[in-house]
Amino acid sequence: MRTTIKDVSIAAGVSIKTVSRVLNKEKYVKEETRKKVEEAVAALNFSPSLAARTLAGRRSFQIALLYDNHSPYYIHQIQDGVWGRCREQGVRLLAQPTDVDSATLAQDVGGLIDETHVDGVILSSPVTDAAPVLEELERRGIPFVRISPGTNHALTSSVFMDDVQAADDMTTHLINEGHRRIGFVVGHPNHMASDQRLFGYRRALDRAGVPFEPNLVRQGAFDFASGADAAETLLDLPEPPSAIFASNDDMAAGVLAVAHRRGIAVPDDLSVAGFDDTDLAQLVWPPLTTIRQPTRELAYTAASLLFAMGDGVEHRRLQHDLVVRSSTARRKGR
Amino acid sequence: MRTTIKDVSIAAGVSIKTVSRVLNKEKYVKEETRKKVEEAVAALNFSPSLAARTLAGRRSFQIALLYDNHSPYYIHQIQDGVWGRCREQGVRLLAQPTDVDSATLAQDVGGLIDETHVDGVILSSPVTDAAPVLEELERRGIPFVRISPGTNHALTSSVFMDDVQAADDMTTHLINEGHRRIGFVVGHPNHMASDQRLFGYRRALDRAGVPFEPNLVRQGAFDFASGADAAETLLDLPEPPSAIFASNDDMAAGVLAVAHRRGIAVPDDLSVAGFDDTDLAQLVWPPLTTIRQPTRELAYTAASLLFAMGDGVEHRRLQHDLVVRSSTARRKGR
DNA sequence: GGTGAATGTGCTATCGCTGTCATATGGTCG
DNA sequence: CGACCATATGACAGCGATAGCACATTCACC
Repeated sequence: MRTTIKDVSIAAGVSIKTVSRVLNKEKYVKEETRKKVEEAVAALNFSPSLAARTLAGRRSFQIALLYDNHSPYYIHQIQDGVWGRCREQGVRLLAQPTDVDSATLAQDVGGLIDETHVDGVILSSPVTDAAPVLEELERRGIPFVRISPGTNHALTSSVFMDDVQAADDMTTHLINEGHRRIGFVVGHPNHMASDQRLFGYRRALDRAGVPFEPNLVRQGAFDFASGADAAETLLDLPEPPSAIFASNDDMAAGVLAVAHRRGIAVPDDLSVAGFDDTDLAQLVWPPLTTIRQPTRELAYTAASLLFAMGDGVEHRRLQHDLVVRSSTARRKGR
Repeated sequence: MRTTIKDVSIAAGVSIKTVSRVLNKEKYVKEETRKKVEEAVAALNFSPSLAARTLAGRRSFQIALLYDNHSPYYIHQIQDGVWGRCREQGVRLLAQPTDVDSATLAQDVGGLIDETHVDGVILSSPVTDAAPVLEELERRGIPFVRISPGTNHALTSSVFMDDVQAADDMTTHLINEGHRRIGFVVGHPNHMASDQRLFGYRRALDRAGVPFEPNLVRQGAFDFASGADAAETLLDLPEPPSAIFASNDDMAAGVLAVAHRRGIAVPDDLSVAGFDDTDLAQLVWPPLTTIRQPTRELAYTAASLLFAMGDGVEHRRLQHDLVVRSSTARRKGR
């Protein structure tokens, strides 16, 4: 037999409504009464039924995290960050994989919301820019926060970093190291960040007066294999690049693997740079020069903004860092 | 205003009980009636409230996955596998990080169950062997399934692979490649699999008549850094090993990094083997010889067994494979 | 044609909590 | 000292579904 609020109310000698007040930290409860109730709760080891609270009240004490990302490290950190904030708030987290290319996407999300009555939703890229999802959420008036969205959206909070500037920083760093022919591996086309990083790369080249060469830019998909493929074609060029900047760490690992296979010394003969500073960056050899994206913090902040949504919409930019490790070096020779 | 079962019943011209019957696929509903109801459900885009179903019924249509694992790749695959099966079943998944060393572990888990009324729980290692959790679950009579548990447990289903045999296979492979001094990096002490893999290593040595040398065995913790540390001390030995077998891929990556840093050629001067065949195994250079552990499948199967728990307890062993890649080779010289 | 079993449908209580409103008490102030 | 407000507590309805039972209807079989 489940312990219910009624058992607590009897043990504490008050009405269930008063127990409910204590549970919800409402005011107008005498300190002495509060204490009695709290003792009863502890003694009975009582945890209120979320189902009942959800059904009766306006809150469900649950939020959902929607993702569709193919980097396990990235989503792990995102989950972890959101989870950490939820824990503090006493809110359950429903982590939901989705498929942004699915025809039933809006329906799936709508169903999730109807079923679970979640109080809010956190979107991570690329779900951040899936129009059907945004429409569905708005139609229902569910508060939501976006992590690293590709487009602006005045109506809802977001947390992000400056992808353009970060890619610019990295490219500039490579230029400063004497590199002129810098290969670039673009991210997955679904992600707006891919465009932004490419833009930052071009901006840095322009500013430094290094001519942009389309040949040096290859499409990738944020995964190891596409990074490797891109590296193969880049290194097959008659005049191969002396540095390759991949739009994330997974692809940079692919580049590294190809270099190793071909016996090209990194960083002596080829500098390789990544993006994100996931754990992977330090699991490969040599450890990657990359952009530290504060992923966990972005996620944590996103949850904070969601819980504070009543206080208005906020767009918060978090700082990135250029992390120089040993996969890049000054250009040699020539 | 939320769409409720009542709206559906009106639209279909039947009682709410009949709608409920259709929703729950009960029998004794005329085919014609069923169709009418299904059409109404589709037309109204109705998804029943889980909160209400949970409160009124005996099922919550939710299960929990408890984990406390420090390999993002591993838990990602576990989540993915369980999630896949849940989706088929129309059941929501609550993925919950836990801390097996926490003093409040049992309470946390109990609270989770009381709050959410989950219908069942899946435990992944090392939560599989956390006594407080097992007791709590049994006390409440919640069905649960364990993925790769370290100890036997007749009362509940489990899925696992033969860690002893797998480690034996790998060690034997290395011996067959001419290696005699084989370093071994033990996994995290919390995980029973760590002992089993060590045991398999020893068993293979014994069978081949290779003397066991305690010096060649180092404690690790399933993470990159501990693998690197172990490698440092192993390679500092007066007579260093010609092969190192790490109990998982993350630690093997750590070994690789140290070898690279020291200019030791892999696999020419040192063979390195991992365990698990997570994505990481192919993200490092050279790609790791490892044991393919069917992680996603283990998780998927675990969920299947949970849903089939009414049909009795089952212990299912899944097949592992030795995957030979280029991080190991025949011993050279000497 | 009568009888019992199988099939099909609806009424109503109920799950455990929160929202709303009613009610009681004590303090402040003109 | 009465009016009013802030504080404190409880009674009761109702959230949206399922369970249990009552009540038709159909069918098979003697």
